[in-house]
Amino acid sequence: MKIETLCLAILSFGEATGYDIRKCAMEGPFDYFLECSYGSIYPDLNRLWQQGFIERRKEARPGKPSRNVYTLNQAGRDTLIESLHQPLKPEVFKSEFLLAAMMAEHIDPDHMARLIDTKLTELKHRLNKMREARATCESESVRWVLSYGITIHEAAISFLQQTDRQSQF
Amino acid sequence: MKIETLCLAILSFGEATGYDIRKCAMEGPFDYFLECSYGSIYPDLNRLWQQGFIERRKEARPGKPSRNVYTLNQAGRDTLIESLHQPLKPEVFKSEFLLAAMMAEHIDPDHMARLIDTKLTELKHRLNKMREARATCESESVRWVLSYGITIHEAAISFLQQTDRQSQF
DNA sequence: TAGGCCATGTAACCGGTTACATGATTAG
DNA sequence: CTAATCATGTAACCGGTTACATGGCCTA
Repeated sequence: MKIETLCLAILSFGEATGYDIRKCAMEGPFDYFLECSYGSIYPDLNRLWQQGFIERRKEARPGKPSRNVYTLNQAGRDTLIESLHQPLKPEVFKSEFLLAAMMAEHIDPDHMARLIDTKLTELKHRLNKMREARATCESESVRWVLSYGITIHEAAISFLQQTDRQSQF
Repeated sequence: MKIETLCLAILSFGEATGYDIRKCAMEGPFDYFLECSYGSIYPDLNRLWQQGFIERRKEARPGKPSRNVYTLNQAGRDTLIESLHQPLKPEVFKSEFLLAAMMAEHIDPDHMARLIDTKLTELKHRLNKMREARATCESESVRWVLSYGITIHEAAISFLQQTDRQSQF
């Protein structure tokens, strides 16, 4: 996924700074299917601004670091929509956890149990975040995406818990 | 995930060529959480061989292209197990599909319906592959991983089908 | 007063993909 | 006769991360 598209998408929900975008993508309820870092966001925002897809407003806030607030304009909105209509890149899912699990016979059972516990904690944490977000979310499509994530996470959690109870590893 | 580890992991199930490894990772029932390409596999296998983690046997097969068959040795087995005991990299999941879905209000409903259909086909296809693989699989831990994948895919499929029926988009 | 949060940005680096080069066999 | 499969390998490229530089405010 292009970071540019990601920025445009997040900006389509309202103005934001580079810092906001990173936070939204990496710490918000969508962090499980979005990825980015400052090193790509800031240069991309600059490029998008120079090319006229987003507006920039400099906010000097006495006592706090000043910030660049970006807003999507019509050109950006059009590009975003166009890029969403183009063939989507296949989803990417890479899991060292599952790779390790495939080798479970070769590794220490205690370690495997710990891996599963860690994964469970992670999944539950994210599940809670998504449930909270859904409860207060206005947009129907965003709620749908959250429901999708919740469904997947619930399925994964109950599967792992079953394994845990049967201490299959 | 390091391609090196991936190669060692696949070799732990038996000898293989670079070609085999790529096929297993990219077209087998595990393709949904593994990623690699020739451009990384061949150089990595060479490195692993030079460093003494795997054995190489040249097989000249008259009429067919000759091939390098690699086998895991003890050093490789040890490294693999060690790397599985090290803290795992967080799972990576990137989805343009979900990003598009988040924007569903801005895009043409027909298009969204098509995206969901495509995703459904893809998921069902993979689900079948995993079910078949599980039916004939010997290793318990591999069966567990397949069951995990099957569970997730079933959850995703039934969620998407529900959306389809209600034609929510 | 130490650490965390807000906030922006750059340069070096790197892992991995893409595309290309090569070539025989087999299936449709 | 064409396309797909088997099979190996390299070089160029690229998107993105990591690490660094900077600095003030607020909280524990």
